[in-house]
Amino acid sequence: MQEKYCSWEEKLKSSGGRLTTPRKIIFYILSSTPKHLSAEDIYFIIHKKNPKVGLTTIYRTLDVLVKIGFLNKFDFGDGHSRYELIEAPNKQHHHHLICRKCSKILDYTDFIEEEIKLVKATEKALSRKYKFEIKDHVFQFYGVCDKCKK
Amino acid sequence: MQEKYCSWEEKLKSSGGRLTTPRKIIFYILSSTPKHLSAEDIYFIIHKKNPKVGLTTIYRTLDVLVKIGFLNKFDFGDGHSRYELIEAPNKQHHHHLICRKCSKILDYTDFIEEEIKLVKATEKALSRKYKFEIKDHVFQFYGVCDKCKK
DNA sequence: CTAGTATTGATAATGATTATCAATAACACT
DNA sequence: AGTGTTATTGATAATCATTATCAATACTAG
Ligand SMILES: [Mn+2]
Ligand SMILES: [Mn+2]
Ligand SMILES: [Zn+2]
Ligand SMILES: [Zn+2]
Repeated sequence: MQEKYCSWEEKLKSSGGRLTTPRKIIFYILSSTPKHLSAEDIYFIIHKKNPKVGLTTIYRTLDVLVKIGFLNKFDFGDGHSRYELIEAPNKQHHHHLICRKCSKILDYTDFIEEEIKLVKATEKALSRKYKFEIKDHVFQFYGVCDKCKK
Repeated sequence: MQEKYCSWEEKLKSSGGRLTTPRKIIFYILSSTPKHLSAEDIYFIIHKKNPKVGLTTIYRTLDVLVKIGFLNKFDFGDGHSRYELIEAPNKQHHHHLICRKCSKILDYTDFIEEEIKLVKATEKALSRKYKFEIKDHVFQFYGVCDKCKK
């Protein structure tokens, strides 16, 4: 029952995928930023050094990374899907504060302990009651950031 | 400092809006269902009895209702924004379970007491720490529903 | 090195949501 | 009830993020 931890490269290959140059670049970009990048964000970053990589490939690679469980896909309501690696240096389980005016996104980890307790209990109860197998959750707070309050 | 409760009609008018036939129909449809309707869902429902009402009007009305604070807009990841009245008969503050396979959405109210406590504490702490004025929140659990487990 | 096939990238297509704008309908005021 | 002002409507076209297509390319097992 013990899952073996493995790198995204291993997971990719073990699922029949190939380790290609665009995929390595895209993963590297994702692992080098604390931001929540959109496909287009990544496209512009890549384009400076690797103008050949197309936007389509970026969308496809993001899908792959989400599918093998190394990437989270978020909708913060600004019209672009945004992505963030699940496991990364200096990154732990966290949630988001989103400014409704400027779309700034803030990671926070306050109350994560309490939250995890609540989530565990909720997952257990909901699984039993609704026969729903819960895989993950998204908590987001919306409001107005410091600067946008004027 | 006491907010006066008022109906959506009052709120609409007090903000300079007009109480029109399409708006009344759309509100009525929203208040008569426990489902989470998309603009297109509403369009098809309306179309049977009022074929004149256009899809554009539906999008605009939904925006208005969100803006005056009577309607929640959700993204459950199926490519359509979905809407649910905030105040409605037989409806209380709740969150959602979403099936990743069939997109079924389930309202749940379990642990709402504990959750409200956590939310209150979180809001207070985050407001102080990040100078972020929190207006609302979205909690969602994702997984696989009973039927989709086969 | 080679065969087999997953992946790429240029391009076109899709589809939900928005913008435009002339025609219409609320409504405040007689 | 009638009128003038102006918010709203609805038909239509436009936008724009994301997907589908498909021939060319590049991984990788053997
Ligand atoms: Mn984050
Ligand atoms: Mn609901
Ligand atoms: Zn802001
Ligand atoms: Zn399901």
